[in-house]
Amino acid sequence: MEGIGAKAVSEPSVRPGRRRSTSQHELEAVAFELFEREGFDATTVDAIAKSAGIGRRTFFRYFESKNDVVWGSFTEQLDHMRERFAQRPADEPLMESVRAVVVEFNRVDPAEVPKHRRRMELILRVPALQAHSTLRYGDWRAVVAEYAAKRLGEKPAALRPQAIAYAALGVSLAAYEHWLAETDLQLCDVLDEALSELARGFVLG
Amino acid sequence: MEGIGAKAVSEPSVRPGRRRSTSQHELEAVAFELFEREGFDATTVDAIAKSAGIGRRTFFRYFESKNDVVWGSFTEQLDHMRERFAQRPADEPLMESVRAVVVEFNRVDPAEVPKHRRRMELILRVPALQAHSTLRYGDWRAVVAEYAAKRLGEKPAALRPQAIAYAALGVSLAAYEHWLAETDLQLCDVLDEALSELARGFVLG
DNA sequence: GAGCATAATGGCACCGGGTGCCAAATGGAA
DNA sequence: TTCCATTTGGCACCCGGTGCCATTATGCTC
Repeated sequence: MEGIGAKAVSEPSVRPGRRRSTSQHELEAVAFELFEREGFDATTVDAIAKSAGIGRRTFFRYFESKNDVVWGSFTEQLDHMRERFAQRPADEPLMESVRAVVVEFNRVDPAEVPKHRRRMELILRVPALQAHSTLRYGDWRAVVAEYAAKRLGEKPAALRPQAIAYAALGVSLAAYEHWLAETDLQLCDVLDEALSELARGFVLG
Repeated sequence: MEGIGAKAVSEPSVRPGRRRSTSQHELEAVAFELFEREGFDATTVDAIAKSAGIGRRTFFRYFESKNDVVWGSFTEQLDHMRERFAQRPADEPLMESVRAVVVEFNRVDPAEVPKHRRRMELILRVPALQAHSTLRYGDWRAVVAEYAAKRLGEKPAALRPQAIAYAALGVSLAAYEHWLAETDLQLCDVLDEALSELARGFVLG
């Protein structure tokens, strides 16, 4: 087992060597179960490992940290976001493209909404995960900044692309928090509203 | 020693009981020295405590965590920000008030700039501190959201105040990163530019 | 089927941040 | 001097995370 992320696409399905005894997916299920029952902080890695029938040491071969368990396939999904950006028409206003892509990026299968909600409750409300999230969001911002830079003819590291990426992330988080706080709201609607506000500089109605 | 933050203003200067053997300020100085020489991660709390001539256990009575050492008087400064907001004319456009206050909030005595720079380099570049910063920024956002809510006639927890606070924080961080990456830039200028961009929705320019 | 190369496992020892507990040290006041 | 309030710091402990390595499982070759 080399890296920890998703396995490369070109891995032969049959190889010599011992089979992996579990999967990120399975561990995630087991862990969420425990998080639900005991809370994130009160759930030790030992407990997750035991509950999944693996050694604690092995757990850390599937996830870099306990924090990372809740992120599912986030990193891989960022590729989808890049693709969506690539498909936006070049004559569309930049912030409009950002709005559209971010909203679509966060659209989840209705059946998955409850799970998504639990996941995001953890990420946005457990301090340890809240803190850790900053590191994950860095990749998200990089995708947005890269696109913004291309559209503006600037480098991704320049002020405006970075500011746009940071701001888009910020209002998205505000939208998520609002969605979590209320019941009966459509996440995409809230995101759309928040990103629209951003695009108009928070003025007018 | 009750809380860990700044002592309440009304503490009598002479009280019974053993004197405190050091101060947040002194520990900060000692710690920064070590962070500079060895790096943040390589500096253990043990080392800081030893270097300051106190016990490791005592360190945690002055700071909640090793991460908190780098934040100086951030929390107390938030009160100043609140005051600045209170002084803005009510007929000033909201985002203009935010821009003005945030820029002024981040104005530092020229003599303190190098120190501020080192501090922010740590916060923005060391992953552990980057992650932890989210929790500290939460208080910052609350101040902005509170003011925005008042101006908009909404609750602080509502979507728009939160989105504005998150977005203002975001573009400020972008400005900080840009300031750190370049030499010979005035922080306030960069912040002003970033927040102006935000106010106009990142169009024109 | 034996042996070999390959890969994952999981135990162990260790590190470092953080906490609860408590006896000892300090210093003002009666 | 005694008493009380307060801080100190050592100790044991918990937990996340890592380096190391012998063990185990598997496919392939002879």
